[in-house]
Amino acid sequence: MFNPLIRKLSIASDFTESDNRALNDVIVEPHSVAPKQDIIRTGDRPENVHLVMDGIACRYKIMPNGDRQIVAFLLPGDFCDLHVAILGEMDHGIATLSPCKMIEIPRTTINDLTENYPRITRALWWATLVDEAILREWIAGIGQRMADKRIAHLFCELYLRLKTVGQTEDHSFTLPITQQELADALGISIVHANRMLMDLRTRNIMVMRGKHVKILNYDALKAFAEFSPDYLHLERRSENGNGQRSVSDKGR
Amino acid sequence: MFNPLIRKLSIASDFTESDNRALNDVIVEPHSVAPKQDIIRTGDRPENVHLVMDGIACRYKIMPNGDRQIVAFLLPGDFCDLHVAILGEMDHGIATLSPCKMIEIPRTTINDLTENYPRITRALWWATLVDEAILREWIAGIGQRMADKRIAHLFCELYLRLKTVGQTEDHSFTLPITQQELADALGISIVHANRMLMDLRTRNIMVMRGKHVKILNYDALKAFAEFSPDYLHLERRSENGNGQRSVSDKGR
DNA sequence: CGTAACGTTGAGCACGGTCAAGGTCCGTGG
DNA sequence: CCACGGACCTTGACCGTGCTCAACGTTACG
Repeated sequence: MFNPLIRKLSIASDFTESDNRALNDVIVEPHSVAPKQDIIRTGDRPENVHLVMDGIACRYKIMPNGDRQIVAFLLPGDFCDLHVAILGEMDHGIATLSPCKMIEIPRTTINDLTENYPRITRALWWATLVDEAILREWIAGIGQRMADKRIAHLFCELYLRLKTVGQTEDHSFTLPITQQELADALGISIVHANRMLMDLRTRNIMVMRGKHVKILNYDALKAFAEFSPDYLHLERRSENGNGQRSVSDKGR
Repeated sequence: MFNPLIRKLSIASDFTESDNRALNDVIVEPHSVAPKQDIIRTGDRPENVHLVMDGIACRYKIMPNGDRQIVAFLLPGDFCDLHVAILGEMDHGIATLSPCKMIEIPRTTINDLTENYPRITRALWWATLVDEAILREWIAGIGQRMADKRIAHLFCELYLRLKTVGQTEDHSFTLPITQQELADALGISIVHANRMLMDLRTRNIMVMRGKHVKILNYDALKAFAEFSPDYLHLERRSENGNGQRSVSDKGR
């Protein structure tokens, strides 16, 4: 079976055959979840670890007035709650946006992996750190970017993230979310989200129609969003802390 | 020597004498850093782990137009870069805001701790997960809250975080940051930050004058900010997934 | 083929940004 | 000791991004 998890984690570690076998053993038959279903709610103490295999889910917080802020999109290969056992209660909820295929992994399996497979452990670490880096970038985006650039930036991010798990074709991909959900992720109103999407469409930069996203001019989108993919850490890091930097590169 | 690190981590684990000794050994004589100095810059690959012992630092991102977004405040007991070695390059910078006392811990020491002290390892895990939870709450705040409530919410958070490391007196604390830095953290302009602070002052809720913050009416501040401290995970979690929740508490 | 969810568009307005000026505080040097 | 300068705080006026309300169009699905 095709495995977005292995595909994603391979960025962080060179897996051995034994690693791959261990990871494949984790991937049992996924179960389907309907769209817009809660997987985990605020205050829960989940027993198993949830892994998205197909579809799109999100982390979200509900504000006292009922408004929702989506704080992360969970794509195939993403864990929903790898480490929450340490924290205790969930401080946010997780819900599907589209129909999803999910796998529940017993915590004991995770413990086994982290005790016996150092390369996998390192890759899991890497994944959680990338999640954190994405959170920081979202803060910067919501705090500083205008709404139109915020949208453009998010689509650059989603494009690259989907591409690493093989869910893109050319510069098109399926994104089964509504404009309301997009707005909730970006901290803007649905009306404004719609207008800014129309704008990007009119300027022949990208089109989001229904569930299908087509980036018409990726360079223009990147330039407009002032997008730099560094924070996604998709480049294989060099092993010993002195990679691409030239010695003379003191400034910066 | 008083140790904000131990004080903070004790929330997550019951340390043994041996744990405490190991942690105390880490705390060598800190060195002083002047305010507004970069500790780590974007693109760096830090060798040692940096720990704040006194003063306030921040994580920040610089946008292409020069605007700055502060994505985290680093208080005494907070690590700056516990795990970046796994990621490779820093995707953000870290700088002092006030004069700080910092400790640099060799990565080998961290490795030793995580290999030989399971309770410390768990506590370090807990600390990084709390950092992540704070990032999520900031996204929700910047995305959904009005500027005045955003300020109030941040002060509730800082109050509690400083309290856990013994840096508060009654409802007062020292916060050596400027209004510009506050604005950069909240994603608002300095002018607006100033006006909203005046507002909170006028309403006898809290006062920030220079480096001193005094919460005049904590209940009013909490209510106004709609602040719930859950995301800070300051309560000792119960050991086996079924703590305070009553069995009949199905909803929610 | 009807209905509900989703998308689109317009009008008016408010939160908060920008620009600009003046005030206060504090450290430094004459 | 006082003068100066720089960093920080405060306030006013104006304006723009983006919100709210409201209506209408479109798509999907039972």
